[in-house]
Amino acid sequence: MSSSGTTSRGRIDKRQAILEGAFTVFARQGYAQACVQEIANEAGVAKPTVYNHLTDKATLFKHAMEAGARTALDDRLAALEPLANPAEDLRASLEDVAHALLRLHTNERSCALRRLLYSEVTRFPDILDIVVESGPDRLNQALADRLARLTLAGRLRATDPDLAAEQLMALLLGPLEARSQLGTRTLEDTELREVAEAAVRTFLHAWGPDTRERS
Amino acid sequence: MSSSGTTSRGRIDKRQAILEGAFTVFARQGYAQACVQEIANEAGVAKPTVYNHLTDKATLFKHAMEAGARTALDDRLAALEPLANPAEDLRASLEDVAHALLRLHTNERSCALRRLLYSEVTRFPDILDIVVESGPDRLNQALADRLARLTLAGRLRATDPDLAAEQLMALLLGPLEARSQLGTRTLEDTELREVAEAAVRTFLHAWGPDTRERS
DNA sequence: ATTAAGTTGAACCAATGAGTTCAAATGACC
DNA sequence: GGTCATTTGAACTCATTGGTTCAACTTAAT
Repeated sequence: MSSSGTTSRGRIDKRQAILEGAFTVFARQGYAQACVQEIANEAGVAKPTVYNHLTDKATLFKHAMEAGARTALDDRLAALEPLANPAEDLRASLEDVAHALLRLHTNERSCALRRLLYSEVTRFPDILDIVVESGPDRLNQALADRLARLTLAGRLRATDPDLAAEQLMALLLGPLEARSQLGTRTLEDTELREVAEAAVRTFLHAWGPDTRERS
Repeated sequence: MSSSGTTSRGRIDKRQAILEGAFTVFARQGYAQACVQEIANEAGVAKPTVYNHLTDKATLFKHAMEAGARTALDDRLAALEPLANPAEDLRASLEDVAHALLRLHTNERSCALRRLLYSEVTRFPDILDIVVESGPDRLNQALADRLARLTLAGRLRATDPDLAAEQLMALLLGPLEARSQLGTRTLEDTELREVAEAAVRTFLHAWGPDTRERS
């Protein structure tokens, strides 16, 4: 690995650059309108090199989407981390995590990824397994785990953590679609905060501990 | 207009057929992959006729989208109607309306429309005004109106009907995205019922009248 | 019957873009 | 310095497709 490690160093770098550039161009133009030459330019590489690493425009697309989705998922999972040991103020912790999720969900790359996913899901059914199943599903599951812990600790009365996670995510992300005009308008940070607060408020109304919550 | 009325009868029919066929083909292939010849075939019409009625592929697309979106919105608004004078059992009424909305939201044409919208919104920013603003926005507003009435009648304690409507819609539609695999899997009617019930339950927890609701 | 509007099919043009070929250049490793 | 894998740029092939043209045809109104 030592010798071939340095030898393939250039290779692996080129491949990374190609996938990176491919995602950028696909995000900007859509699958059909994106041309391979432009991807090569974006990656600072010659056209035959692209075909050397990735046989097809189609497989190029799939790998670029897979890479983009993986990093997006990693970011989201990391944002969930603070819920492992929440502060004394549960509401504040939830709001912070919610806000972080909204920030991630509304950034440029996430919106582009979602757009590409929606538009090409019928022509590339296999990216669905990689991206969706390993995307929202895994995120939901991770969130459900956290909520289950919180329930055991007596800080929530969620009877079904999976359902609770699903609905919390819905309350967070649902309002974004309309407000951000399907991701074309960038939302102010204060507006994200607003949505996060409202979602957590409603969530705690329904799933929170059995106190006399006032509106 | 009486004479030209019958004369243009054929014209208007052709135009309708073209828009209809265009939506079908765009839904199946996406904007870029759809070719005008195929649209003409689908509409049972010659290619120059298409260009005779609609100058461009682009304007053809816009008009097809607009028509598709308009009927989709009309259906949804009609489904909201029963909330005007709800039965004695508010929960049941909400669940029925919710279920109807979910059915409309998951049918073939709606999914295709959403897909096309997401994929082409960057290349056709003007369809956004027609479709989005006159889509979810108007639906939200209509729902908020109903909820406001219910609040005045003392059957809800929604302080902000707009927010309540937004969150109810989020609770309804959010879970669909993951469950239907972005609209590629068709959902059983019982699963839709399940989602509707869960959404209404949580909604009433948070916004319902001030009773001792049990889980 | 005549006219006029609209439709049809087929052929045509021009542009675009995927994928390939190849000789020259690069650069790491011995 | 020599060797080998990889990269590069440019030219090339070939299929697709948007949009046009045109002469023949339908159809309804006068």
